Amino acid sequence: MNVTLSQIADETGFSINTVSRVLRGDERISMQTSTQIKEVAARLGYVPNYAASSMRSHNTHILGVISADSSNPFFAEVILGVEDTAKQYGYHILLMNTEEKAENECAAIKTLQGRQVDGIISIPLYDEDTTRKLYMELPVPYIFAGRKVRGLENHSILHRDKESTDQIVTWLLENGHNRILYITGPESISNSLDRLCGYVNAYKRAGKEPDKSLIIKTDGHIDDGYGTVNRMLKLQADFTAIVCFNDLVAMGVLKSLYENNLSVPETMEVAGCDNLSISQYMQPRLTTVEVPKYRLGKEAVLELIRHIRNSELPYETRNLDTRLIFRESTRNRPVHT
Amino acid sequence: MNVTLSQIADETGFSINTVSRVLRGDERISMQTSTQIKEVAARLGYVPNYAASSMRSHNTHILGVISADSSNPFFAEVILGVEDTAKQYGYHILLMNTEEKAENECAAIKTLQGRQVDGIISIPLYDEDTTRKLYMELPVPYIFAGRKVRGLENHSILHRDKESTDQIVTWLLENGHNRILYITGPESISNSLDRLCGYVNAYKRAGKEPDKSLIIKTDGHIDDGYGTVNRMLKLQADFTAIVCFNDLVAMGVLKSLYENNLSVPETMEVAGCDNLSISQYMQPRLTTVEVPKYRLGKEAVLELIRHIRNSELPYETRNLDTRLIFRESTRNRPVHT
DNA sequence: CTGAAAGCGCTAACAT
DNA sequence: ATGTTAGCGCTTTCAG
Repeated sequence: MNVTLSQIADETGFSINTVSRVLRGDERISMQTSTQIKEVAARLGYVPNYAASSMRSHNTHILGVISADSSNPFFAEVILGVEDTAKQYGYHILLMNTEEKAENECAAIKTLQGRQVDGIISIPLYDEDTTRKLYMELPVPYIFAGRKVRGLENHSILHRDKESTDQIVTWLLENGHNRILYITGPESISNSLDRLCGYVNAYKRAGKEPDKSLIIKTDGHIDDGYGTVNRMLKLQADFTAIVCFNDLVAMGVLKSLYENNLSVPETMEVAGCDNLSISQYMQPRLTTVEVPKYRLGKEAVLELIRHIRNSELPYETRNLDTRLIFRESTRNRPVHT
Repeated sequence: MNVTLSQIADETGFSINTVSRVLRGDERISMQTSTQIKEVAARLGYVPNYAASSMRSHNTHILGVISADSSNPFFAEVILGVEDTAKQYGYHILLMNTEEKAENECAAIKTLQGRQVDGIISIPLYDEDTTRKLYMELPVPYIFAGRKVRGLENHSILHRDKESTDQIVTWLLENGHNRILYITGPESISNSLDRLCGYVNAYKRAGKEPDKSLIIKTDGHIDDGYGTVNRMLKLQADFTAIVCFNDLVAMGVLKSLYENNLSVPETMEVAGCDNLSISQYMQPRLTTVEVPKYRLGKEAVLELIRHIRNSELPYETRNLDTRLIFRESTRNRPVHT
């Protein structure tokens, strides 16, 4: 069995309470007592029992994390930001993966609630009645990292999905492209909706109408990029540039173009989104949107802790800044004045 | 506040105890009582308080997971296997990242112990006195997934690192290569040691001596592959094939070779290890070693649960099978007879 | 099949 | 600066 406070109390002659105070770092304790107790605790190899502590104090110092898609390195980096920051503030991480399935997300929310987590950081689906209801009834604070839930937008920290896709498409339109293929992500998540919206907006602002046959709906995985381009080329579809939902899709796209002897960027320009670390090693290096992944995780935790400490604090949608990174998969780059 | 057993007891007229039994699925309860209690529990939205339960029952149904390097998608897939399997058996996952630092691993072990986890799955460093001591004194079962700790080898589930690197190097030697560059991983982990050993063994069995100047020690990241090949080419080092510690390194290697106008596999053959999902999208598609990542996570959990249920069970090193996958980054492939 | 009582290890609240 | 008391929500043990 593990060493308990009462054993240390016995050993030192002080009361359990005093021992507890010392080990929690309470100030009003004499130096002598404090050092003695700490010494004995260390000698016996005391490790605090969080379960007992949390039962009494009503906080577990555990943050629940609901992640979406483990096959995308994007989320690994977000979670690293979450974990580092949480640790810094004395919180630990209970992790659940949903693989973008509503039922998994429901189960995760309930489980985390049962575990009495102090707060939840989630990468949620956009418009599911079941999960929305669970979030709304959650007795603890929650933050959505990088995504929105319909009706609960103020709980989100986002990264200007619409604007960045709009920018890259606008850039391509300005560079003479008229027929830009857009490969979407899953319709179930807000990023897909927002980014697609950016694509459409860019066309409209340029006074043009996007061709719906150039908008291809996919799940946003690497093989979707590969398969989509293969198919479109076989159909002899007419397009001169490809904007991808994310970098993974772009990687599949580049592969297909290479195999079909279409040179990038000379005959086809390609852009992704996310700026994964592998993207600068693709051939050619990928032009993409830098999304602050680690920082997103970090800010989500900071915001969450703020709400844990002050339950009155109103929720407010926030946006992190992104920026376009021009590499070799596009021809020109903007002149910075 | 959350709904408690006592509220359900009040509502139904039964004792707390009976309610507890029903909700835990105890058999010896009348159908009628059972259904009634379950109904009320559902109506009130009861969620069990794991902290309270675990305090009394001395098990938390939490598994601690100590992961190593979040920048490598390899681990994401292992952890997915862990999480899925754990969930299936009613366990949840407390995740900690070490980023391959001994002090982080120490802190993680202690923290998980404090959280009273029922067992630990770790991706550890190989030879650290501090962590080894902590593992040895752990009051709960633990399994090392895909790696060894010196002196605690029997706690590991491995994947024949030595043999698979030996195989690929042997294959290259048989195909006329004499000077094969080997780019290692970090010396602090057992995989690097074992795989390097496989490289040396292959040479010896072929009656040759490996040239030490062709063994380059790195941290096993993508930029190490890129930087190493750039450097070796600048030094005009003499080699005709490259075997990489892992697929990430190989990706960097391919990039450097491309930029230096060395065609793969015609003038330089390249092999990786891990078979990440992105590896078949590299240019050219990467020849590599399939390591059963998801399965590794799964088996680690199964083995761990076996030890949780039976603390007498002896530990025994296990090995999962791997196999070579020949793709486009090597010229020939073995004839299967 | 069901209930009463005790207690897991800790902390909050009050006392001195 | 330290001690006493009570109790968090649940499960275990013993009783019936």
